[in-house]
Amino acid sequence: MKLTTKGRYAVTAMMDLALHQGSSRRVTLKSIAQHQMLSVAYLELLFARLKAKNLVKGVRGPGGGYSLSRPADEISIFEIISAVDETVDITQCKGRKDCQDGEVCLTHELWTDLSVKMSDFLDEIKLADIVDSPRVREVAERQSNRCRDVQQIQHVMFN
Amino acid sequence: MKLTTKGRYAVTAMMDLALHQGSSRRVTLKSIAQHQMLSVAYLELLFARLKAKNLVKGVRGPGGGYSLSRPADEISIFEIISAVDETVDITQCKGRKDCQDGEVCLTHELWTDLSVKMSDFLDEIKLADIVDSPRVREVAERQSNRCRDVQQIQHVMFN
DNA sequence: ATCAAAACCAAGTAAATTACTTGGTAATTT
DNA sequence: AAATTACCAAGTAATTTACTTGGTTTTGAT
Repeated sequence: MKLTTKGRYAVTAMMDLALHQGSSRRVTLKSIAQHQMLSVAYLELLFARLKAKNLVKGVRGPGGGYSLSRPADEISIFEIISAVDETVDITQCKGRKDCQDGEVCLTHELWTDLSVKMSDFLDEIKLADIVDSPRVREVAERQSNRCRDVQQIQHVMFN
Repeated sequence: MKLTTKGRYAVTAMMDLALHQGSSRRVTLKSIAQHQMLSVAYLELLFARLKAKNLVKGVRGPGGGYSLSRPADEISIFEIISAVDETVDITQCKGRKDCQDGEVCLTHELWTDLSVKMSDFLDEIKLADIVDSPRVREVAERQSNRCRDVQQIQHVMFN
């Protein structure tokens, strides 16, 4: 269990998809990149992993973009994070499960216990749990309006 | 809330202290370094932060070392992790709490909600909770014997 | 048919963080 | 006095993060 900005980007991007899920419109990496202040290419790498773990599906061409490949209440935060942050190294005593004369070392076990607790915790929190609160829906409404406005302005200014 | 190998090193090192707390013996960075396969100097940096947050106290000179500055049931995992991993950046809209026309951006809020949940979870897990299980005590017993053996062997071999 | 918008792909680079190294000083026990 | 330990600073190598460039494929719209 590891948790860095990479995992955060993935989770917030997935939130973006979940929020736009109802309107049957796909979400482009471009829009996420603008929203999150990231480059499209970097998001592409993250979404390649999300896709490999079957969390999103992409559609090419104009009007294309990404959407969740499963309902938001069936996707856990843990799945998202572990898709991109890939549960690394665990401990020093890597491949061989035994260190110090055939016994699993103590700190290894203790950390693993804790790590499992954290994973279980985040595996019980689904994307829908975070996105479905009424307050959030309200904000989302306002945001998406504002977002459209911003995009129109940008379109006028830069195209 | 961030969680990397740095946090893991800190937590496992604190477990080491907690396990040796009863025997009134201090734990040297050297022994932790050997146990965790890390350099002493790197541990020094971590312990400087743990000390700054008043989680450990150090005693100099021969027979010196580190010990917990509070009982293990009053030190949470969250405290340890945030002492060394220092809760970074949060989101793109850093200092100014408002982005997109005076409104807090949605993904920012959602991630913060989740982050708080994780922090609360790890703040309720105390060092003692992990170290005090009977199984662990048993393993610790064996380990500390084995550890002593290893140290004796190393002493004979290298000194 | 052509064009533009999007996903998809590969390979390299800059920046940041992680982990280490070196070379010390200060306190404390034996 | 000597050895052992914490404590400190500054630099470096390795890894990871985030980006850049330059493509290709697919697909909807004109």
